[in-house]
Amino acid sequence: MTRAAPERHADILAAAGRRFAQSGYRGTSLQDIAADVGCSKAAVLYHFADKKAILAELVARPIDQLRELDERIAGASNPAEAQRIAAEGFVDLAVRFRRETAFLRGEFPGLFQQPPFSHLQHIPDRLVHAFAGHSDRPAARVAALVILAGIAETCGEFIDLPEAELRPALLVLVRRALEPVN
Amino acid sequence: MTRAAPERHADILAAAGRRFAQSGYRGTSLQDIAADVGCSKAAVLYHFADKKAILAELVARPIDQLRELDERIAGASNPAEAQRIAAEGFVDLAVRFRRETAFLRGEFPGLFQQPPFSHLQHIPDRLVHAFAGHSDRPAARVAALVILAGIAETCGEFIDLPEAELRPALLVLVRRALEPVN
DNA sequence: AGCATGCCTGACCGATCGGTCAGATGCCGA
DNA sequence: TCGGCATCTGACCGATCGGTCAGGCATGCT
Repeated sequence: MTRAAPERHADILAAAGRRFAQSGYRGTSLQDIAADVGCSKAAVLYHFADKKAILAELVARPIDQLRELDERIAGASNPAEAQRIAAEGFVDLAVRFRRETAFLRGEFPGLFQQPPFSHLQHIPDRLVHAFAGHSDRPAARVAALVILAGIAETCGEFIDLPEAELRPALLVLVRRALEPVN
Repeated sequence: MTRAAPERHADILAAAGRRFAQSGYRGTSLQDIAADVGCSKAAVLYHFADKKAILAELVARPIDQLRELDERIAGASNPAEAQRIAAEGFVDLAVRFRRETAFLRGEFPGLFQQPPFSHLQHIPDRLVHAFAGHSDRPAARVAALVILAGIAETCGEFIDLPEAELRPALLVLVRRALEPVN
């Protein structure tokens, strides 16, 4: 059954996203995707140059979402509003980001140090500031990025700090989180 | 070149661990492992029943390490000592655990809800208590497990709580971590 | 009606995978 | 010295992979 190109394109992306998230990139065959979409493997390769191209288009989306959040914060009417947007959007983004990109971590180590993901190290300056106030304490920045990326520094993702500096920061973070309420 | 069985066994495990961490399980062939060890693919399959058996033996180790930490805490001479061991060991274990099992997450989603990993939900009771004091606040427990597993709850790993309850706990955790020092 | 174009198919290709097997090699005790 | 066992090898197998290709079938324009 023939469909218009944009719809097929979107269908393939959606099916691939589900499959990749469930079975990983290498664990998903073009045949799997084609079966979900309801077409032949060759049809999938008619809409995408190769398997890598599907992945590339998929992984570009979290970057866009982070930029959108950044823009929403930039457009906030006052600092309190910005902080509220940042706090909720940050956690929400972290949760979604982790879930949607989990399959990449095992199969493509180092991917997050390369573009476009490496931009994540620099983009969220305003976002971190809105969230952590204007504190320039490294611990606040580390903590924010830790939450964003999900203790990602343990894999050396995003945070460009030697492990000797990261461990104490992480320890402070944990101790704080566990302090009893006053 | 022939080697004694225990040494070969260990060599293969070590090589496989490095390869899996770098390229994932499916991204590593038995040929890759054999080449690193310096023997034939068939020799690898002489020491291990199949590829899965290598993985199974590898992933059993973090579980052992967690049990060792638990035992060290149990053997502490006083609560302060126990807390010190827990705090440092906890972060260290989390970092190593994340690094050594990162390749599993994308390729085997749901693995951490199954034995032996699912035991991690129950084993660290003493560990969490030593770390968080004797607080029974759910937030403290969640925070401890979050650090242990690296925001793992975002993938639904380990922490058996509906997302509706996890999000606020995570938000509290972030806000606390970013509070200015008094 | 004829033709071009967009979308798609089934058949096929070479490469690589995990795993098997018969036999070679080396060592060690009888 | 000989036989048996542990260790290992190269050749081979069927399955699956990503990707290619020639052609089919609509649709819409001329």
